[in-house]
Amino acid sequence: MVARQTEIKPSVADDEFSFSPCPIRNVLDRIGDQWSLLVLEALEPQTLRFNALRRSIGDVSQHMLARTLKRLEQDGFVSRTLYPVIPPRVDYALTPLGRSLMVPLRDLMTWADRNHDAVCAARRAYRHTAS
Amino acid sequence: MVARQTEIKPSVADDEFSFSPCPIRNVLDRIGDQWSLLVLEALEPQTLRFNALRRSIGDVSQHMLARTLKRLEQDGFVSRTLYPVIPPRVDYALTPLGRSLMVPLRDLMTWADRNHDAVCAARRAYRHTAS
DNA sequence: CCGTATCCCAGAGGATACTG
DNA sequence: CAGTATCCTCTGGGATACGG
Repeated sequence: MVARQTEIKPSVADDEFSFSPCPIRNVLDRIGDQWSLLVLEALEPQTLRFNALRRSIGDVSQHMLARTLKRLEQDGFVSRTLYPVIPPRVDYALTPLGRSLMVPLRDLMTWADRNHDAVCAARRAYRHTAS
Repeated sequence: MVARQTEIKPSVADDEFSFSPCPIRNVLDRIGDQWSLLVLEALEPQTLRFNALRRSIGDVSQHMLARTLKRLEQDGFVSRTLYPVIPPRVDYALTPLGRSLMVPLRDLMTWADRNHDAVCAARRAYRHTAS
C-alpha cells in the first residue's frame, strides 16, 4: 500500500484490506506492528480467550487487541471460535498457517535475543562518534 | 517503548533512542517499518551510494531514505563511508551484524513468498463468511 | 465477558524547497 | 550529490465510554 493510491477510495470500513503485490509487505505489515507478534507468541502454546490473552500479554489495550486479532484472523493466522453462551466465550488459537509462520519468526526472535547487546552497543558507540 | 512513558521526556532530538528492555521489540521496530527491510535487501549484494540506493528501491522519498539509513546506522546494521570529495560521495554497506541479520530475514521472506497465496485466499474467504 | 465507538495524540511517511 | 527543513496527511495506538 501507501504507494500512490492517489485517487478515490470511498471510505473503506476499517476491515478493508490493501493488497500489496509484494508478499514481504503483506507479511511484515502484519508482523511489524506493536502487538501481532506478541499475540502469536501467546497463542503458540495454547488456545486462549480474549481476556486471558490480554492478561498474558500484559499492557495491551482492549481496543488494540481487538483490532490486532481481527486482522490476524483475516490473514488466516488465527482462528476465532465463538460459543453462544452467556456470558459469551470466544477462543482464539493459531491456525496451521499461523503455526508455520512461527517457524521463521522463532529464528528471528532468537537472533534478536542473541544480538540485542550488539545493537545496544552500536547505539552507544554512535553517540560517541557523532557527538 | 510505548509502555507508559507517562512523564517528562524533554524533547529528545529525533536521533535519540528508546531502549526497549525487550530484544524483539528493538529489532522489529526497525524491521517493521516501511523501508528498512528494502534497504537491507538492496545492500546485501553490493555497496551502494545514496542515490543508487534510492533508484534501486524505487519509490522511497529521500526524506525517508535518509531517516531509515540513519537509524540502520545507529543500530549497527549499515555502515556509512563519506569520501571528502566534490561532489560528495557516500557509500552505504552492510556491516557483519547487518549481514547476520539477513539470515533469519531471508527465511522470513522465503516464507512470505511461499505463503502469499494462502494469505490472500484467507482474506478473500473472510469477506465471504463475515459478509 | 467480549467487544465497538469516539476522541485524541505521536510518529510514519510523502512533497517540496533549500544547503554544502 | 547527499542530505536537512518544513509542512501536510494518515494510521497506530492509548483512554474512556458504551452495547450485546
